[in-house]
Amino acid sequence: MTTRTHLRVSQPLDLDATLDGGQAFRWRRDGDAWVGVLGSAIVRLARTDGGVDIESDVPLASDIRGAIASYLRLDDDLPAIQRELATDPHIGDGVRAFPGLRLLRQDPWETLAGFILSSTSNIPRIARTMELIADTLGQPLELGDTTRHAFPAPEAFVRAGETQLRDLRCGFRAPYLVAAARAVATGDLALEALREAPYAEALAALSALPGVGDKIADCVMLFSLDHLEAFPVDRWIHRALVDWYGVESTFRYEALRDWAAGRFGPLAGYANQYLFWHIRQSRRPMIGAALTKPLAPKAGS
DNA sequence: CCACGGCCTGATTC
DNA sequence: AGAATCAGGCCGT
Repeated sequence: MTTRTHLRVSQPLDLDATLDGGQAFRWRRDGDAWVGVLGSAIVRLARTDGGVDIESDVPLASDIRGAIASYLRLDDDLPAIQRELATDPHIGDGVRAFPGLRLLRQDPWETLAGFILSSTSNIPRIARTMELIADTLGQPLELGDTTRHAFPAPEAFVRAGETQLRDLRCGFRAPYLVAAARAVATGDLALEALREAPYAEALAALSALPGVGDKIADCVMLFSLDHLEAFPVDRWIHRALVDWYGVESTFRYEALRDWAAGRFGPLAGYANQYLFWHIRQSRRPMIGAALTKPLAPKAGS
């Protein structure tokens, strides 16, 4: 089955920057469109003048439009956010370079798993590993002649266990994924509840997991749990803060978090994303399009 | 509390 | 070519 529909969008929206910017790892370019998986729906999105054309394998009655509007955070008034943040010159540069760059509201479990995998890695490799995991453990989905797989539930990670996840190229992150999956599956970690929880509480709950520190917790909170005040500091952001703002390079994570909160306020997460894109673009011609060569499991197990 | 080495692995650099 | 080095961190000492 193929559903075709259209979502009207009056907000600024740059699908390339938003879907291929390192927030999400499973979008693939297909001609002018992007193909990805939301829950158990495979979706193909193409920008039009008035909005987004949508193709999906699920019925319209499943409110696929609503799901995509939520995913793209079209409920955020981006022009107002940009006006507020762009009083800062470097954020202003980022906003002018990528006026349609939005934050996403992703599935918390997939986001947590993705950023556990991000540790000492890079975007193309994270994307390939996520895909290999989904292809191996997730439910198959079809849209036209495209086959993708749903991102597997925590229970599937628990069943797979550390050994199989190592075979799936997760490396030293494999036991971290199993522990996180177990915490979610048993209910010890109620991810959805962290949406409403105060930032500090959500941070404590996430960073209690092995393999999840301040940076990964901030990514999960920002990209999936509506905590727009989260300001993940990775190497790139650190570079921007030191080079452009004169922040002492010896500042520790906690000090950088406080600095960002003071400088950018409750929308620091949006500022973070514009800074991230801006500094990466200024240091490199292009962010690598996710997925070059497909990855295979280890032989012999 | 801080500094430092080690960790899987694939790509890039030397 | 084969060996170091580096990549969107985190953990233990």
